[in-house]
Amino acid sequence: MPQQDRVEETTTASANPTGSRRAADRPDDERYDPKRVESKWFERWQSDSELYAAEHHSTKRKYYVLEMLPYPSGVLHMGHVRNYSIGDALARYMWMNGYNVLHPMGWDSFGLPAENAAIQNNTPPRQWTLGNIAKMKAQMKRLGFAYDWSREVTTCLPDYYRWNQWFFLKFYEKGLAYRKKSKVNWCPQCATVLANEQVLTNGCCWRHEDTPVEQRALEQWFLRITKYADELLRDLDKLGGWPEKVRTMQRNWIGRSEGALIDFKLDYSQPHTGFGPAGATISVFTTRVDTIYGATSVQLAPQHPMVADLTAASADLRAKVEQLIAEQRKAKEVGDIGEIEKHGVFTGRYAINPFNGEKIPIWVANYIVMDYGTGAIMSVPAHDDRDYEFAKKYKIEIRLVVLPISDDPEETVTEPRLPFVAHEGMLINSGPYSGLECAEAIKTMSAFAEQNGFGKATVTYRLKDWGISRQRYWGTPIPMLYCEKDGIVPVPEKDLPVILPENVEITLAGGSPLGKIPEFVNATCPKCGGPARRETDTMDTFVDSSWYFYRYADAHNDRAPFDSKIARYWFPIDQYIGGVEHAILHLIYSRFWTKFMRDLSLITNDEPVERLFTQGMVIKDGAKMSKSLGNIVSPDEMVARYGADAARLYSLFAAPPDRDLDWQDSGIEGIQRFLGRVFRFVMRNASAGHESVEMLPATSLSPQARQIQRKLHQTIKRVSDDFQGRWHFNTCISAIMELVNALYAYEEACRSTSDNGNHTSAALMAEVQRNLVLLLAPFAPYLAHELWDILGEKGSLLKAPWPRYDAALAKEEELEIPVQINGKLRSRIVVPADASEEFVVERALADEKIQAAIAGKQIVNKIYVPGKLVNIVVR
RNA sequence: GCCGGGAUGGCGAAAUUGGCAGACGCAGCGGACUUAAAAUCCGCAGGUCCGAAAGGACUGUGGGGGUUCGAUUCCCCCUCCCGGCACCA
Repeated sequence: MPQQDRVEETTTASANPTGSRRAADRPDDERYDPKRVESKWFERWQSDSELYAAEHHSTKRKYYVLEMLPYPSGVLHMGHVRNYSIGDALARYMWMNGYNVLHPMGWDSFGLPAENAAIQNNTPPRQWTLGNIAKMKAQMKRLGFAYDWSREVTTCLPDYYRWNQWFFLKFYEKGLAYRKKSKVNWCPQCATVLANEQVLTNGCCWRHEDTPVEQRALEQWFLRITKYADELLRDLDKLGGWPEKVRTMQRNWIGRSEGALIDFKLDYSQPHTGFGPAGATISVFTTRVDTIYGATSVQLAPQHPMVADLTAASADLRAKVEQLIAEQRKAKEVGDIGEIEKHGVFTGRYAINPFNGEKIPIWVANYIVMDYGTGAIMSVPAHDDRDYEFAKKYKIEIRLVVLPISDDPEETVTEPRLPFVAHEGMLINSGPYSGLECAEAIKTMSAFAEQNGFGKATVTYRLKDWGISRQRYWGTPIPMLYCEKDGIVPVPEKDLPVILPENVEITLAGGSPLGKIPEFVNATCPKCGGPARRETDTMDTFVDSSWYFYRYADAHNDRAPFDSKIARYWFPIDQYIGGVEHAILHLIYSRFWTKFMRDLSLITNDEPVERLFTQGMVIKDGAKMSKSLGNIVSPDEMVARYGADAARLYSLFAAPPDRDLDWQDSGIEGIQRFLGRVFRFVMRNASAGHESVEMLPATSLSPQARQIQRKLHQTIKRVSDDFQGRWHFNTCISAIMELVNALYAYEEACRSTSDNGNHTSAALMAEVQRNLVLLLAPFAPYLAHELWDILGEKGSLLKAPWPRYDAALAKEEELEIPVQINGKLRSRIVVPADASEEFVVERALADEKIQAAIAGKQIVNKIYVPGKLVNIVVR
């Protein structure tokens, strides 16, 4: 019942103007209204397009900070906000530290969603994409991100993608782009080919996680990334500024493996049909050629080209092989090829071990994959887990050829537990190689194979050449022509760009939409002048993002992708920031592209990115934000409710930037409270003392004022250190919060004593406020600019010098030293900061509590860590 | 299986070189202001136990062991969670 009364009272009270008049009477308590402040500054920043422009000719040190460019889906999500808040804070910090900062933004704007939207809404992809860009750009500006928009890159516009085409021609010229009919990954949903990198480990499409990828044979364009495989691997060691995690992922992806190719001749000594040409061989890849005397079968992948010949005689065999293929495909779909039951079938044929002339059976097995090595192995059951399992099942001979080496010759193991897979061992039963150690045997035996023409040492990679053809519309046209007379002919450089036509009917069926436009397809051969057919596939969108950051350096160049001199100034990128989901695809392609450009002498850097930072995801209620879970937090809504500063500051404060951030609305409310506290403090004290912002002599300050000065300098140090070294923005912000808390306590203290109005304190107040605003500037630019104005500062806050701390002023005069007995805290003593060890230990021992605790015990040791603690060891 | 990263109050987290565990914030509780509410300001707060209180004792950083005067931090073993790679020959 009382509650009901209260409701009525509330309603009547809200109509009563008395309360609001009273609030207005007290400007001290003016409420912080982010909407008012932010819209004021938003307007000012809008009208100055040069505000965040990087300098073209500068004597300052350069700093290139880059956030991964977004796909223009139409709306920013919180992950973007977090990513860009980190980059923006860094850019602003570096400006304040006197650098010439390049901080650009652009749009990765080709891709399938635009085509899907076209089908669903009957909107042309270009219109849909450019409309989305406009929306997202407005969101970014509202969030106050300091981008140099004069360098904006939009990858779907001809002034950008013509250089994709130009690069393609260069690749072709250097023999690094080639056309090949090959089995490719085909997603029936996307109706296009996918790169290996776009197929998930469960064999499904990266965009349609439930749709298994099919294999189709198509003519495709490939870029020879494998030419750089070794360098891409080796140079990972140079990337000290990259997360170990990303380097490891790339290492795994490249998957370098040293071994040998060995040719096994087919055995023709028995009757046969369909056994291939006389003298045919099966080439196997092995990392353990030293175990070849233990090989007791050859195993082929079911898709191996020789399988057809080997099984030609028997319909039954062919059916079994089909079964093995089906098993393998199914296992890939399920995602655990390592777990399937091993099956195989004996072909009835034999191969000859070139080392000992022995005839060994040829099998086809479902655990051999065609896309690694040669798709054929020599099976050594005694020294390989998988071969062992298989041999046990099918009763194939298991022959021991390596023994473990023991330090103690008495303890030589002659019957190791099988399979014995360690590389540290000594060969037995291996003809002339018996007695050698594995590593040496590998060298000797590879060399022997090479000398005798049946093998060689080699290296294989998991990394495959990059298939870039896509049978889609919304991408860069591949600048190639097919002439009946001259074959494949590149479009001459002067004819670039090959413009992507508009007004195209888009469906997901029936191959490339470009193929249906005669004006596009029909062209003239530049060599013979006869009719030619234009390539109708477009490029993978990862081409667009492989080099876009070079374009920022010289975004309007219409004679080259960019000027080499300018690129030399800005590259490598000092700091790149983005999601870890791009650790392999985008970042390995970008590294590849950089190495190619270096070989074209366009640039001099070997690597595009000096330091990489992968920020954590933004999650809600412990799960990734998604429409289906209904846990999406909208940046627009957050900005409307709490302001851009609060949204940005919270995304930096709630967790260290490399960890996942669990979004909590109550958390951002706390940040809003904090910003209000800062605002009100400055509103109350802004007029405190403009007369002096000089460093004050410590001696003229009251003890409370001196304490504030000390706290200020400690805070400057902490924020600078955490920003510079560790990138822990959360602790930067909590340090600023502590300073503000101390300022509130100081105000309180001034009110109760007569310190208020004291001249020196007033000057200190001005100094403190000025520095507080500077510290806040990289994180909460709107409020910081407003307060900078209120403090009467005239110069630009954007490039105002970052505050320096004075170590002498930051130093404590007295220290509270914990005193432990046997490592347990027993008391605390206060001593002068410069007290000697003798003094501190003496005072510790004199302490009442310590006296009581050590009474009757013998002191064994006294440990003093200067400025930190005293530990007294007693027995 | 291999590789990388994690595990700290009710929650997000902090502790930078082996030295006071829990800064800062959220949620909570108490107080001030207010007719009332909101807003704001001040204060309390890891857990258990003793005490009216002041205060004190014990315990505590996923689990077990070790090194050390002293371990969230270093070493060994184990559990669980997240991410990557994987019949890779």
